[in-house]
Amino acid sequence: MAQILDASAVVFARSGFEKATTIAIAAEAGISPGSLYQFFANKEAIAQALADRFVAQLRLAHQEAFDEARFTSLPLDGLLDRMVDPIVAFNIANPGFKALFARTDMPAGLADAARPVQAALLARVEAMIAARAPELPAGDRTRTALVGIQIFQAMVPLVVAAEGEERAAMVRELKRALHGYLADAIA
Amino acid sequence: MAQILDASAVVFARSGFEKATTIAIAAEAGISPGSLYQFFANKEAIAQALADRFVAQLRLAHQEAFDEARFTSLPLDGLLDRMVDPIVAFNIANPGFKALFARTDMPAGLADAARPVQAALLARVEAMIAARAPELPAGDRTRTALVGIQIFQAMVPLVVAAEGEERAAMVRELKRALHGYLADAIA
Amino acid sequence: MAQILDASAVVFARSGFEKATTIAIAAEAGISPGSLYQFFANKEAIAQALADRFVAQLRLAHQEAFDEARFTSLPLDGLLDRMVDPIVAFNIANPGFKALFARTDMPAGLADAARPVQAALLARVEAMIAARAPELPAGDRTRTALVGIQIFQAMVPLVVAAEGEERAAMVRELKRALHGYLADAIA
Amino acid sequence: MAQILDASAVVFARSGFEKATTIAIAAEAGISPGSLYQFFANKEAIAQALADRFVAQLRLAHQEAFDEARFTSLPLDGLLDRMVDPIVAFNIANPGFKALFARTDMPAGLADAARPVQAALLARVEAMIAARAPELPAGDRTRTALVGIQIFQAMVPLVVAAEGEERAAMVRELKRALHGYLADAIA
DNA sequence: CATGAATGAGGGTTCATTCAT
DNA sequence: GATGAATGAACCCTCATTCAT
Repeated sequence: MAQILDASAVVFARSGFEKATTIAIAAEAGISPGSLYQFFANKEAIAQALADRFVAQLRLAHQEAFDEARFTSLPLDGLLDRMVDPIVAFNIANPGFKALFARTDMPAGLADAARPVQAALLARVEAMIAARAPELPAGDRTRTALVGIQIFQAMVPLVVAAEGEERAAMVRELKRALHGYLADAIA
Repeated sequence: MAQILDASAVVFARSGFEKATTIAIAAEAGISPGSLYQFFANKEAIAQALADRFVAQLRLAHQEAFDEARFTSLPLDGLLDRMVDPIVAFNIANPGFKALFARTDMPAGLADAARPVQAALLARVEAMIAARAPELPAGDRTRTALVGIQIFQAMVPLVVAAEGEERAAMVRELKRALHGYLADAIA
Repeated sequence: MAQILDASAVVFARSGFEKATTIAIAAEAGISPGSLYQFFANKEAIAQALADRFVAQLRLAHQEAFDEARFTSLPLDGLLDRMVDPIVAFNIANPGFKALFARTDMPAGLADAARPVQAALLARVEAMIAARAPELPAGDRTRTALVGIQIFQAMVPLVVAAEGEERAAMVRELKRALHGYLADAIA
Repeated sequence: MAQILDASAVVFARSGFEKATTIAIAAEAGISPGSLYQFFANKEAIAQALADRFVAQLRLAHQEAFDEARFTSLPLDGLLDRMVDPIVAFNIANPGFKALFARTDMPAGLADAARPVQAALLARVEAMIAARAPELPAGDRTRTALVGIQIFQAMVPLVVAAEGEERAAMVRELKRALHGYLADAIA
């Protein structure tokens, strides 16, 4: 039920995964606690499903950015714009996303849920790097992608927490950080 | 009681802040749960005190790196070595540190505890930036320091999780990321 | 609805009365949980109705055995064969029966449901005893019938659990036990 | 804690194992639900411990009866008196005992707890049979012991439920049943 | 001052039952 | 009449915190 996932996103955003209670999610969704379990086996499964939905939504929102045709035709700056802006926008629009994924310690139940998201992102970034630096060994390519994603994830809370002009400035810094790192790593 | 803080660091490292139980901390410290509360008002206060101790320890370990005399005399590479290496070493030596601080979602109690650490670090990095780019407006300087620290924190789990040569490679990437960002931001 | 009772017998046999869920019964019956309550007021009522049906089926299966004309014309051995064999066969054919009746601790709802079965059996056994030992006071007769039934019920799980030759041996022991008791009690 | 086991015996006797709630046990014991778990891992463990205590108590109460020297020196009647009376007395004094052991369908958690009791009883009865009928094959001996115990267990509720003279009558019938079965089976 | 058993609110989850469709 | 999602009380269990000893 989309309404439950919406509610869980709100509650996860507000309280984090472990502090979020099924009662709070149910209340936010306007249903009873028992009803949660008609759709999801347990709290973990809710997070899983929410993660899956995020993956799908993100794939859509991110589609154009990852038009592979542009991986080499665009200057790095332009490419970063296309990659970063939609994910930043997605994070701002979906506060629950960060609560589930932008964390360094994954509770058992979440680690499984988060893996697909991270794997999807990783694959895209790796593809991009491969296109621009074909001679880079696979190990280095993966590591570079991993580091790039990590930098990105780390910046998300700073961007989301900021507002107005400060947020725009943070996005600029984020791009600058990625540009600085990738220009050096890929060159 | 240092012994309690040692124990809490171990348990936080093992279980994370929210999953850590006061009973586990007491057991690890070899005392009774009740005794915990003779020294600390609650679980949060333990994290606070542990944070404070980390700040002090880190200050020592980091002392030399922040010998301000070298802020301008050293090339950026050398400066980064002096700043990054001790903190990386500190993180590897103190797994509890990362459990408390390298997280993007701070439970209420931890946010307060983490602030002093971050403030201390921020001050140092700001001072370094000020020395190397005196003309940078204060707002930009703070933001640049914040971003640099954030990148650093994000990389810590990657570095700590890796081992041997892969860890060394991760440290190189971390420095490359910081170098790329700061060279651009400060110049 | 016979189909519901069939399903409940299966589920009671599989899970026992208290662990059986109405959803499982409905699923087994191929209907929705709600439909259960169009035919039965509650879970207890299902057990009641199943019990009633068991009584009726048992009466049929047991008919010939209780041909009263033979109560006195047959030796005790032959009579026991006629009484025991069909009930044993019935228990083997209807695993749900034992789940409801062969238990020493009756939950409130089941006690009521079981009473008719026991009453029907009791009446028959009492009649048999009365025929063979007319001079036995009514109180003793009832008690003797009760004990005989209890012995029988206690043996059912042993018989049903056994297989092949061991089951046949258990049936022999059951008859031996009943014979030993009744020969003494009635004589 | 003996007080918890006492309370659990009371509650198990009143409600049976599955209907018994930890809250009820705690209330009966005059403690809080949480305290239960300082001594027992879960509801099952309480039943286990209660079972173990019953085994120990029963062993004591039953000691003299199973003085092996008397297995052959006594007439069957006298032997049955010595075996049956203490267990009947024990069952009357400990209503919780029957709630845990005198049942034909054992929930997973209880089966493990009940096994030792049944095994202990079985061993004793087998030893008795072996003493009186040494030529009986081992398989028959076990089966005979099993059936004897089953008859006994089945009668316990009848005996316990009865009162005064009726209870005495029930005990007589129980012994008569055992005597009838064993005299025949052993001879 | 240390202890550790006791607390009890609150967590996730189940399931007999209801009722709008 | 049939449905099956919705209900919500009640279950078992956890754990930060307290307090009599």
